[in-house]
Amino acid sequence: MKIATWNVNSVNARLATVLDILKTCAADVWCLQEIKCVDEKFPREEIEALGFNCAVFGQKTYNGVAVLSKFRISDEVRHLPGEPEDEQSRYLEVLIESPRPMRVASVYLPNGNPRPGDKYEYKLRWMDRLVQRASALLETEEAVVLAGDYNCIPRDEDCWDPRVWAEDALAFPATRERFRKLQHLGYTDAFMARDGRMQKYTFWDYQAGAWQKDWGIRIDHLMCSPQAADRLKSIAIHRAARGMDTLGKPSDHVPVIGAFAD
DNA sequence: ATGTCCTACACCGTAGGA
Repeated sequence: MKIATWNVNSVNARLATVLDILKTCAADVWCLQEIKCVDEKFPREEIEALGFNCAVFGQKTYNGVAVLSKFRISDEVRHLPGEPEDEQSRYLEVLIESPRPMRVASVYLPNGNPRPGDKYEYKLRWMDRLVQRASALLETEEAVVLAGDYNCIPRDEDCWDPRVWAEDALAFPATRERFRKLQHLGYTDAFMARDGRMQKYTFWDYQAGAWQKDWGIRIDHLMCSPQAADRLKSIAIHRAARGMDTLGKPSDHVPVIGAFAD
């Protein structure tokens, strides 16, 4: 089965492109981020017509995550535990009832800029909460995939010019340290396990011709529990999606798709 | 790595993300 993550940058502004990619990429599970709409505005009918069940945790204007699945969905968890006053829709975890079930979460980490500041402090707290949740999930010994926009450039090799990003919230040492905590717990970055090449990007800014110049960064990740990593066969970054403009403007992120043994 | 560009919302500009 294939599990994909994609920050769509508004599911409604991008609907024709989203439907086209859902059809052509043939993933069984999609973790979407930045749907930028409340649950009632999610294009449920159009997506269900393609054979997906939808779990949606929306928010007006900002954020919002969803999981689409060809298999039945149960056991939804909205929000990361640990900060009840957090009103931003950034985490949706579900059980995918495939023949060998998988627990899958759509994850949208805060950007964290400007740093230092309140937004960066929120990002670090959010990452700490994610590590806590990831740790608790390990105890179930389930196959778990935490897939999403981590707003973290894990290595200097994952960006065009490390000097440009050194002080940015996406690459600052405290950000990378928390990302590594996930790895030290036992979560595998699917890309690193099956590819690992430098300068393989998942995001190119809309500004300054970043796409044309290949000024990109790798910030969208599938993090796999040991039981999920055992089943990981391959990883693909759908780079061509960044240049697709026939159905409208592309998202600034592209899908990352992992293939797992059934 | 900046040549701002993009989105939503609401009012034709502003806020916010990246």
